[in-house]
Amino acid sequence: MTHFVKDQDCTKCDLKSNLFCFLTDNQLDNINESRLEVNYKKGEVLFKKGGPLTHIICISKGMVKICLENNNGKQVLLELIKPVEFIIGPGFLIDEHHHFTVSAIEDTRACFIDIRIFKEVISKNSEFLMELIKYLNKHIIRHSDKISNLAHKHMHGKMADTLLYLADEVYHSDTFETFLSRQDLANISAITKESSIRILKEFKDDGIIDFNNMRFEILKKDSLLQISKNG
Amino acid sequence: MTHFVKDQDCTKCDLKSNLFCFLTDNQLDNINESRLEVNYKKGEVLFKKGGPLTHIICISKGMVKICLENNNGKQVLLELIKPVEFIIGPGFLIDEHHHFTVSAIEDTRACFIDIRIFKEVISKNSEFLMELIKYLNKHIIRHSDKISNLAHKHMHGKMADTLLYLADEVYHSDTFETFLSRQDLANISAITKESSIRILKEFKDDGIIDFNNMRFEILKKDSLLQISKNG
DNA sequence: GAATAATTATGATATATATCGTAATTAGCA
DNA sequence: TGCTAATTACGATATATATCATAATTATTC
Repeated sequence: MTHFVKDQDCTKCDLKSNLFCFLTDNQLDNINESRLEVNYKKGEVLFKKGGPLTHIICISKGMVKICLENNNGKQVLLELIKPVEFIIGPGFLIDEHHHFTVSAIEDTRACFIDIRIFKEVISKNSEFLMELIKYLNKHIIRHSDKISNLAHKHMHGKMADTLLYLADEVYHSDTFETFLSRQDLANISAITKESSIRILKEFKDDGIIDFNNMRFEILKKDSLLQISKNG
Repeated sequence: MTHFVKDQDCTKCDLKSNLFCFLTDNQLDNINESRLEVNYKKGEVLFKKGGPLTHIICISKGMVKICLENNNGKQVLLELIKPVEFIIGPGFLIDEHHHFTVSAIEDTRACFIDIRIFKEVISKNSEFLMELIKYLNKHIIRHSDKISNLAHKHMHGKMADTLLYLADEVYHSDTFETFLSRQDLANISAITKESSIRILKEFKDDGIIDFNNMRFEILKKDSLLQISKNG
C-alpha cells in the first residue's frame, strides 16, 4: 500500500494534483496511519447520495463519475474524477452526508481518509485551508458555468460542451477512448439518451467528429467550439 | 459609518449572519480601517462579470441579485443577498475576477473590504477559514440542487421552486412584497418572461397563490411543494 | 459458440416551451 | 395631469425535445 508523499515539484501542486503537499510530515503521518485502500469494479458505487459522509477519498487508479440524483432517479453527471484527485463532499462541515452519488466507470482504486482525522489535521494548517478554498471556488465556478449552460443552451450546444470537456479536461486529447455509455454522455449533457445518440450521429455526418463504439475523435474543434458558443 | 462588531449571540453565527465574529479584535480593526461604504440605487450594478475582484462585500441594507451571464446576454438569477450577508466571489484565490454580475434590486448599502487585507487577515485565522469552507460548501450544495432542478424539472416545477425559495429563504413569510420583476422571476426559474407570467396566472387560477402586482401570497403550500417535487 | 441481455440506433408522434405579435396595464417623468 | 416608456398579459404559431416503439448491433453468460 503506497503512502501519500509530498509532490517533489510543488509548482504543479494545484488542487487537481496533490493537495497533500501542503501538509507537514507529521500531519501526513497522521493521515497515512488511518488510511484505507479500496478496489472497485466498473459500475460499483463508492458513495451514495444521502449516505453518511465519513471519509474523503483520493482516486489513485481508474475513474469515477460524480452524479446528482433527484427523487425520480434521474441523474446529472457532474464531473469525472481521475488519479490523482480528491473528492471532498460538500456535506463536509455542513450536514456530514453525501449530496452526490459516486461510482466507478472503470476498475478503480480509492484511498479513504477518516473525516475526523482530516478535519483535525487541516484545522491547524491555514495553508492547506487556503488551498481547500481554492479547490471549492474552482468547483463553484465550474458549477455556475454548468447552470448557465443548462439554462440557455440547446441540445447541440450541450453535447458540444460535453465533448470538449472530455477532450480538454478529462482525456487531454482530441482522440480518446472512453468507458462512458451514451446514457452517461446524455447525463453529462442533461438530455435524453436518444437525443445524445442522434446528435452524435449528426456531428459525425457533418464531419465534426468521428467515432466507432467508445472511441471518439474530434475532427473540427472550431465547429464544436462554435456550436458550444452559439448554444 | 458603522463598524463591524462581533455578534453578541454567537450561536446565530452561521455564515448567513456575521462571518466576522470569528475574527479577533485586532483583525477586526484591520478590516474596519480599510472599509468603504457605498450606496446604490435600485438597478445599479455593484460587480460586473469579468471585472476585477478587488473587494469582497457585505450587504448592510437593501437587496442585491447575483446573476450568471452568458455570451448572448442571457441571464440566470442565482441568488438574492440581503443584510447581513457577504459576497465573496469564487474568483477569490483563483483568477481574481468576477464570475457573477451583482446588482441592486432595491436601494442598497454595501461595505467594501479590500481583498488583500481580507486575504492577509484570514490566512492567519484557521477558525475563520473553516467557516469560509462551510460557506462555500453551502453554496456548492445549493448550486448542485439548482443544476438538478434545471436539468429535469418542467416550467411549473421550476416556478414552484422559485416561489418556495422566495417565501422560505428570502422573505421568510408566505406573504411577501418583492422588488423582483416577472423577468427576474423568469431568470430565477430559467424560463422565459412570458412563461413565468402564464404559469403565475395558472397558479392564481388554481388558487395555489394570489398576487397583485408585486405582492405575492402562497395559499396552498402543499400544492406548491407537490408541483416542485414532481417537476 | 450459441443464447440472452444490454446497448446503440432510428423513426413517428406527442408535448413542452420559446418566439412573435399585440393589447392592457402600470410606472416614470415633464 | 397628461404623455411616454416600461412592464405585464395573453393568444397564435413554430420549434425543440422527450417519449414511445422497434430494429440492429454489441456485450455477457452459460
